[in-house]
Amino acid sequence: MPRPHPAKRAAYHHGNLREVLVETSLKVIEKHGIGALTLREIGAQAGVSRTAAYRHFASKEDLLCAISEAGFALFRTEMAASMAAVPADFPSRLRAMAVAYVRFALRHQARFAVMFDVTRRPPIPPPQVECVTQPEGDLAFAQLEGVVREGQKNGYVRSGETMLLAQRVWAHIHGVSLLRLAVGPSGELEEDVLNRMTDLLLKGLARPARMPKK
Amino acid sequence: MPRPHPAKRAAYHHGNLREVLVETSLKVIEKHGIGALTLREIGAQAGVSRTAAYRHFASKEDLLCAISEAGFALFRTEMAASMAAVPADFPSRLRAMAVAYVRFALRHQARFAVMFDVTRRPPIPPPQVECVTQPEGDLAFAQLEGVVREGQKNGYVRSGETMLLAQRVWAHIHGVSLLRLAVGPSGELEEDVLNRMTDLLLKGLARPARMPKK
DNA sequence: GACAAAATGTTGACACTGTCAACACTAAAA
DNA sequence: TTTTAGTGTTGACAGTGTCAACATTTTGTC
Repeated sequence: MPRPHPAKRAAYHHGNLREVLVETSLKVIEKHGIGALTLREIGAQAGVSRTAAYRHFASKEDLLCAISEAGFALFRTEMAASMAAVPADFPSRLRAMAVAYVRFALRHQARFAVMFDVTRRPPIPPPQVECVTQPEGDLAFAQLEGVVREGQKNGYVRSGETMLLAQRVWAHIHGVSLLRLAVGPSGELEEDVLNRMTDLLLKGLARPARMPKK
Repeated sequence: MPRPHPAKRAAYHHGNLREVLVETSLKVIEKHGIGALTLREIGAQAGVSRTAAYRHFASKEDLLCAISEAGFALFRTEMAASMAAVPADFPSRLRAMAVAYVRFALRHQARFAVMFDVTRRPPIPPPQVECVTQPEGDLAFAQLEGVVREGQKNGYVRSGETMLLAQRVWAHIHGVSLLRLAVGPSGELEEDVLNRMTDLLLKGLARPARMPKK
């Protein structure tokens, strides 16, 4: 394990090229889009040669997977922080999560684009995604599922079908995010619009209006 | 305007290369994904040389835009047909639209991927999308907005904020579609899951429970 | 019908890409 | 110190989108 002296910075050996390459890639994507992401450009921006990335990633695809993985980690972190900064009742948490989700999509467009890039996915029926992203994506979904489960425990969400309801919530938030990115107005997030949409979602999650239907 | 005899098929002049190129592209995308789409491959599959596409499209990007445009047209057609084959009440139509939407995403993965490909979009704040896709995308959204407006007229949807509610509906359906594609199980559409999710959506769109709040 | 003009398809060439093999340098292990 | 594995560089190659120049066909006009 070559762990150089933390303070020492040789000219030849970079020290932490791997992370630098990821961040550099994100900057390039932010400025010119995923399509313009080039190993040569990444190397140039990082002050390193064009094939240096191959000592840390098996391929360009592998680099993108690493970006995606790190993105999902940050994604979870930001949503968790957003929920922690808010009262513990379900509506507050759900709203916080929705805001954090869409805000993530808008602020970290580069990460978000890589994370949900359909282009890099194999077509037709994917036997299973083999990208390292998968477990991180599952964790993110599990987090969301936990919020829904808590909402059920506290009576804000009708009980049963937790999985279905969680998918419902994710679909809502994710759809809003993508629409903002794809066809929505540019600029900052209009929080009140988002809040009103989330209120609608909340209403849809509530327990049915006391109608046993037995 | 060179319009060759409909029946005659010369060897040199193809006749309707433009449409053939679009369909060929879709086949290639279906088989190998967008990333593998190559002008040379398209030409080969269409039995034509590698640069023939440049007589019909300004660039590869332009070809993709044409695919997207045609995709949105088919998209509208299928949703309209699906709604026409169902009773005219709002819940039925909404459900039909949701099913048609997701089914389109699953059946025409290639088209869908091109239509909502984030990769080809300029990053950060897009001043405005200049792709020809835009008007077609607007039409599709207008169609959806019409359904919501009708739901309002018939009392199934709370009045006011039509735009917001329509975005809400689109976000839901689109989110479901993308999740199916990105992380969902492969295979056919489990219609009852989708229906239950749509019922939740319906409930959220209903008028508030008589609470003037004046 | 003859013929010019426009449309359509082809080939050659170029800069650029991802990737690999061979080499150079540096740090850790012996 | 010497070895060895890790890390970065250069050269090369096939494959890409695109343009310019050329070839062939169709269309429109006298």
